[in-house]
Amino acid sequence: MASIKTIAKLAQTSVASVSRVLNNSGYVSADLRAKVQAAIAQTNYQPSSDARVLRGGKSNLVGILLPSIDVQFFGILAHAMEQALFDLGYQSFICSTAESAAHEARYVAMFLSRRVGGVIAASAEAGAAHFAPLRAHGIPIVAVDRDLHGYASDAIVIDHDLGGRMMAQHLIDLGHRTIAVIGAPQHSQSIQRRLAGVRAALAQSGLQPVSEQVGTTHDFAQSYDLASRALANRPTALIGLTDIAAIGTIHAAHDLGLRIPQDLSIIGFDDIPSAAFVLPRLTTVAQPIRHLGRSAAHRLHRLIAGDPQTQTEALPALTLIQRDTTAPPKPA
Amino acid sequence: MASIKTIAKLAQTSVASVSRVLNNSGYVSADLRAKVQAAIAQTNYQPSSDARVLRGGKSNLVGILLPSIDVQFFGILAHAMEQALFDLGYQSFICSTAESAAHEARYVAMFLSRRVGGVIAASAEAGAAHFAPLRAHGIPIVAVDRDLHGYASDAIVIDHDLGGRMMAQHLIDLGHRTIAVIGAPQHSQSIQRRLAGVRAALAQSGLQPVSEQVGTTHDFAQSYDLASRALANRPTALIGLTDIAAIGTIHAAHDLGLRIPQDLSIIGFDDIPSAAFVLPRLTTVAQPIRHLGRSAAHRLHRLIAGDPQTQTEALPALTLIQRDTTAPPKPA
DNA sequence: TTCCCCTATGGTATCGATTACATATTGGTA
DNA sequence: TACCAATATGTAATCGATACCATAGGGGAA
Repeated sequence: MASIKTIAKLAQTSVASVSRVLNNSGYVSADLRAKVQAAIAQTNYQPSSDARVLRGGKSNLVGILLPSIDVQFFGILAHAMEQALFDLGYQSFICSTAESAAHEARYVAMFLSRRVGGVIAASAEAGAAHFAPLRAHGIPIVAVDRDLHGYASDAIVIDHDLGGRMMAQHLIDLGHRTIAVIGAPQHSQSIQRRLAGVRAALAQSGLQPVSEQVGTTHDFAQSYDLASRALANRPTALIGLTDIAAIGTIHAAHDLGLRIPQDLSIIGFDDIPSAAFVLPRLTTVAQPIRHLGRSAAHRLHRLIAGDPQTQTEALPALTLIQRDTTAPPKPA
Repeated sequence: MASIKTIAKLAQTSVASVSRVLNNSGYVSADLRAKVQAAIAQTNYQPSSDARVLRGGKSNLVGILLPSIDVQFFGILAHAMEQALFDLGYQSFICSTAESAAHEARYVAMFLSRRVGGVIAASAEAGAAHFAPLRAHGIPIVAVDRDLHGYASDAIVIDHDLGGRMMAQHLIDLGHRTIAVIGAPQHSQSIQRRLAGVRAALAQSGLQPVSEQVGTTHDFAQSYDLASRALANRPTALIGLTDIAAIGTIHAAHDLGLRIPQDLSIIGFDDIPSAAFVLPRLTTVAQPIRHLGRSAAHRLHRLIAGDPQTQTEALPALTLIQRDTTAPPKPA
């Protein structure tokens, strides 16, 4: 691969002058500049980031840790972050930890050796010890969709507790009293908090879930199973802690011959694209996924730039989106 | 950040010895090795990849170009590729081109300056000129889900034409004769080929689509619109060139009061997770998405390693998955 | 005893880019 | 005419890690 020397030779000048052309610094005559640019164009030369970083430049690299991007929520989140970061001049390592601590540790080691400027962690892993080395090196960490218990410089998190409350309250307001909850994955902080919110809102009305099924794997199939179990308790309404869980429930209910929403109301959380495109259309609490991603990117950028202004701009509010899966319970 | 010199000083030795410990090369006494390792542990030291690459090592970086990972299909594909590559010792830049040529060119320049060892391109962009510089530098390129017209060293592509045929044939076999087709995005090679396959199969039975709606944006909402238009022609069956298109169609049909599959049969393509979890469950032609990703990763690895063995192992066959959205047309 | 090889360790050039510094050529002004 | 500032270009140190080469002690073979 061509180096700055190659270009210098081609343009019959020194590496210093080539560097000046590359960076638009110092004095370069129009003549020389033209020759250098010609050489660059001719060889498709691109200066090595490695050399630049080594010399003391910023790496413009950031690490993004999340459980896996084949899940809609994280796919959208990752996409939003990557785009925002790219526009800010960064390149991202999007890493799927598969919720394995060993995996996560390997990625962190990689971040260190690649000298990333910062890290965004949206992983669902509960433990955060792997982040200690990053912290020790003063590498800023922004947590998204979860806290990091002291390791993160900042956290972009919606109020999951409130989210849980909103779901429960909507059902309560419709008149439901026999309510079940399902969701996954168990170890996800967000899930736990939403669940806590659900319980709190129910308790406030003197209720508690007639069934609570929290699974380890977060996909349609497991959600279907969880829902089947929960429906055995004959709730009039079911809360899915994620849209995936809620959609799994739609199927379980359908297979049991229950009509939605006449026999069973269902509410989800997230508002992933599929939520509006299942039948019946899913009522859900929408969280601003892309906004979350962009916020995290900008926050990290500010931290990397050393901007002291740490004030958190507010995230858009959670909103209840009423579609076709919730209704008052049918009179007994 | 600590460097090899820091470690050498801490362990009271030379950088050469530290390097020997790091790489398990040459001679190092047990004593010294222990001291060095202690210093490394103490500082959380990780050798700089930049320096290693600069010195002449491999970068172990690969670029992955795709339209966007917030689309299920590409999210899953990207996930499979990233995991496989990570296991092979590579780190991936997953880049969403948003199907913009300018974007793509910027990413390619970045790949060059980062000295990636190879590139996997799954972008839907039709033009491939941006890849010329990569090619010029001898950087291997593997195309996934599309050809790259001479720029790629290899292409991992299923037989989209066959896929199109399978969809059409299934409907023909059921007795349908009035068949519409919708899909997006228009400029995607895969879409074009599937469409060609559909037309070919129909033609073989003396038929042609009663409506053909190909849109630019690939999401549920636009698919809904395309379907609404296509259904105006009163087909008894509709082919969605992707599952997204098919699912959009389910909704459009539903809103028109059509029963599925009694009044309208629908078939999709891809078998994304949502396909099995819509109501009614979508009949579709499944392509081995994750397998595609893993294959591409391994192929690229072999190319980077300079393995001459270029034989392509076969991909799993496309399979028709019959669920609940297709049935014989009702007698007229 | 001498020589050589194995073990152990350190010094230093090198990769590609940036940049401080040195050098050289102008032109304008006192 | 002498001098300084602005312009233009080159030389070399530097970043972190690797690897080649040099140095040196110790043990076995001749």
